[in-house]
Amino acid sequence: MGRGPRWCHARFRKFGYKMTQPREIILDVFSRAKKHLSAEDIYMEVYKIYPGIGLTTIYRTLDILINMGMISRHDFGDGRSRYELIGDLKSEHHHHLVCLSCGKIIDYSDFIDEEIKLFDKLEKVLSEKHNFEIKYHQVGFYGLCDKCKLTKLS
Amino acid sequence: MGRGPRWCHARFRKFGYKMTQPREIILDVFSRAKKHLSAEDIYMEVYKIYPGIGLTTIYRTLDILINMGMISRHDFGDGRSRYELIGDLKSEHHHHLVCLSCGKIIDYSDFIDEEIKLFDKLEKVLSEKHNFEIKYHQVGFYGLCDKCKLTKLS
DNA sequence: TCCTAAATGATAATGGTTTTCATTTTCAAT
DNA sequence: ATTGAAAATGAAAACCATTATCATTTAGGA
Ligand SMILES: [Mn+2]
Ligand SMILES: [Mn+2]
Ligand SMILES: [Zn+2]
Ligand SMILES: [Zn+2]
Repeated sequence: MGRGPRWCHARFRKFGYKMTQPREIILDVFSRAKKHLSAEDIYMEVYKIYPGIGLTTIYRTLDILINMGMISRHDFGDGRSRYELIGDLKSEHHHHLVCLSCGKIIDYSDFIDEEIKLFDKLEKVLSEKHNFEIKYHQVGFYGLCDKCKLTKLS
Repeated sequence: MGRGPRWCHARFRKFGYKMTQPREIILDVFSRAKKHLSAEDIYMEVYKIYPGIGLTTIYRTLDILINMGMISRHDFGDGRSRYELIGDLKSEHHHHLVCLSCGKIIDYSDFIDEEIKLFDKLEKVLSEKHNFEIKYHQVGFYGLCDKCKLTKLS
């Protein structure tokens, strides 16, 4: 994270986009975020220091950031997409634990060696077998978190 | 698949639901489907032999079937949910290859032994480490299918 | 056959996301 | 610094998958 506005400006230009204040602030919100953000989460954060912001701009910027490979979009089944920085920008690649009851999401990236090796191998085997060019993968384990497990004992 | 109406009737009753004609037809559509179906896909199929059907009933039945553990819901990022029969009803557990360009979806269940073993181990390790009760997992590899790979050479 | 709870479907409402379009901003060329 | 064309913005309306309402029908045990 924290490459600063100078670096971002260059990156946007490289993709043919202009660097604007809304875009810079949105990236800043991402970089200081501790969790997965919805479009509205981002809107509300940006609004605090840039009340002129429009929700439309949030969505358009999210599209751009996805195309530039700077954020990833996830759907955890609650009807709204969530976004987070990827790669060396902030968090490293990780998988998810999703609570079906309260929606809590746990990231884990402390993969066991086998997990890393297997996914490398899988991407290779699958792309050859199905003549598929794999860009990325997503893994989610769904169930009940610690708190919701207790609640179920009613 | 193909347990027939008699078996389904019992299964619905066991969960406290009534067996109705719409529900029987919806299950039949699922059992002969060759791919992942959206709510509207199902609606259109059912409509052919039961024109009185309402889209609302499709959605309500999908909820019930999910609760009964007979179908699974997936989100492949195109804005609508897809559903498919689960388990011994038709298809076995499998993972997905999703084309980011045309939306084509490939199921694969010919897991290599290592993959099966790893996921067993992962579910055990993760559920202990995070005190999480894991119900199921989903794995998706995203990229370009064979045809879309060629199209990209423009 | 009867009765009541459950199920249905037409319709309206919801809510996240996208489109439209008139106005503003960026930034490379001057 | 000024200028101007292209890109970006935001208010508002449109979109569209899904859900809620509610009057009517149906399933299935008594
Ligand atoms: Mn995450
Ligand atoms: Mn599948
Ligand atoms: Zn929970
Ligand atoms: Zn494709």
